[in-house]
Amino acid sequence: MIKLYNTSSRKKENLQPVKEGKIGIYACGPTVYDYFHIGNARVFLVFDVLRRYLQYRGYKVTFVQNFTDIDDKMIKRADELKISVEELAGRYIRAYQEDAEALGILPADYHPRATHHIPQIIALIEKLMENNLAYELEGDIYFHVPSFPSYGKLSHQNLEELSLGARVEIDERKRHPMDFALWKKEKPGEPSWESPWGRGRPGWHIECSAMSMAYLGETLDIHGGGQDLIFPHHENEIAQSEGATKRLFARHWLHVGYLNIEEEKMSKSLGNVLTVRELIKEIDPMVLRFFMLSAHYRSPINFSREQLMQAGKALERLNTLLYKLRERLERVAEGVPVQEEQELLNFLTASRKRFLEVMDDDFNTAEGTAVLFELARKTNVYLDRFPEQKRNVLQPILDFYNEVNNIFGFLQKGFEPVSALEKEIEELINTREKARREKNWALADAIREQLKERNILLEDTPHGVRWKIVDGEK
RNA sequence: GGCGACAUAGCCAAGUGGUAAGGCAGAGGACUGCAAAUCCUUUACCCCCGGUUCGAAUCCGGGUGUCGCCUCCA
Repeated sequence: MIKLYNTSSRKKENLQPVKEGKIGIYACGPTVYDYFHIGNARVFLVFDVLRRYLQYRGYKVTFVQNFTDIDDKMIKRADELKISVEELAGRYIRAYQEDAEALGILPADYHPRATHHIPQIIALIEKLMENNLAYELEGDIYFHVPSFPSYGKLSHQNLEELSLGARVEIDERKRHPMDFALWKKEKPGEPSWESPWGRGRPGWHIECSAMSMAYLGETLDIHGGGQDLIFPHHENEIAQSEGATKRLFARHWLHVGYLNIEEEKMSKSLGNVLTVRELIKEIDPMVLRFFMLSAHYRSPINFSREQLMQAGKALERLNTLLYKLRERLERVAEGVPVQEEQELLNFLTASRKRFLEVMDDDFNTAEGTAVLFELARKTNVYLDRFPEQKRNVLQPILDFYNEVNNIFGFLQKGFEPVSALEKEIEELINTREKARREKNWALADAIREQLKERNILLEDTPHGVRWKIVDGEK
C-alpha cells in the first residue's frame, strides 16, 4: 500500500484512488512570464518522478500540469517586453518545454492553459454565484470567504487568525477582508474576455479549480505544488471547488519543500534567482536531477555549488558501475551461479523489495537512491574480484538499474553512438597502449595528460582501457 | 501576534520504540609502471533538560536555535 503525507491531515495516508487503479494528479505549473528557476524545477521533478513511480506501480495515471498564461505578472512582463501576453506565453511555454526536456521531465498528459479554458472558468464562477458564495462588485466578482465555513482547513488556520495576520491593504468595498477575486473587470489595454458580468479576466486561483476538474473530475486523487502555495492559493482552490461541487476537492495534498540558495530563500529582491536555463550551461542537468531526488521531497534543501559537486561525484559512481556492467556483459557467458553469485542475486531481490518499500512510504527517493548505492558496492566487489563472471548474474543487476532509471531518470542510458570524436580518442588510446607495451611511460602519460586537458579521463583496467568524459572545472 | 516545520558525523542526508542507511570529503591499507576506477578499514555523547517505557534519535512536557507561512512567490 502506498502512503503519502497529506498536508490537509498532516499525516501519512494510504493512497486510495477515487477510481480503482486510476490516479488523477494535478500539479500547479509555472506562470509563463520568464524562464523557470531551480525551485520550480524541484517541484516539476518531484511530480515527474511521482507520476512515473505510480505508473510503475501499475496505476493508470492522468497527470495534469497547467500553464498560467494570464495574470498580473504576465501583463506586466508583456508590457515591459512590448509584446502581447499571448506572445509572451508562447515564448516561455516553449522555454519550459526545452528546459524540462533537458531535465528529463516528461510532458504531462495535459498542459492546460488558463486562457484556453475561459468558458469552464466562467461556468464555475456562475455556479458559485448560484450557491451564494460569490458576489459582484462593480464588474469584479469576489468569493465571499465567511460563507465557506471550513475555510482554512488546509493551512490549519481560521479566518480570524488569518485576518489578524493580514498585512494586505484592505479594500473597503469588499464584504470581508479575506474575500478574493474570481473575476477581474477589464482594464484598458489588458487582455479580456466576454462574461455575464462584462468583459474581464479570471482571478489567480480560479483557473486551477476549473481546469483540474475539467480534466480529472470533481475529486482529484493528488493535488499539489510548492509549499508556498498552501496559502492562499490552494486554500482558495478548495473553497472555490468544494463551494461549487459540495464534494471533496482533493484527497491528497502534496507540497514540495523549498529550495534555498546558499542558506537564503531565493527571491527577486535578493537577486539570487537561478534559472535552470542558466544553470545547465555549466552543469549536467542529470546532476541537478540527482541532487533534487537525493533529499526527501518535503525537506527543504539547500542549493550550493558544493552540494552539486558532491552530487555529481555520487552520480558518477553509479554511472561508472553501469558502464562496467555493460562493457562486461559484452563478453561473458551464462553459467550456473555458485554460492557467492546466488548471494548477490539474493541481494538484488532484496534491493528491489527495499526500493518498493521506501518509495511506497511517502515517496522516499532519498532512501531509494541509497538502495542503488548499496547494490553498487556489492556489484563492484563481484566485478573486480570474481574470476568468472556470468551473464545471468550481471544482466539482472543491469536490468534493475534500468528499471529504477525509468523512474528516477538520472542515470546514463547506455553507450553513446560512436562519433568522430570517439574515433580520434580510440586512436590516441591505441598509440598510448603501444607506448605502454614498450614501457614508454613518458609518451603514455603525455597522451593521458593531453586527453585529460580535454576532460577525457582514461582508466587502465585488466580488460583494456576505458575512457569517459568528465565535467572538469568549468 | 497567530499557525507550522525542522534540529542526526567535517559537509549533505535517511531513519518515527529495540542502542544509528547512503553519498561527499579526510586518514590508513589493497590493487596499479604511475594514475584512475574499485574494494577494505576508520570518523556520531542523534540541540539541551525533564518524563513515559524493560528499552527512545524515535513518544510526552519544557527550553534553545534555525527556517517557513499569515502579502505575489514553486
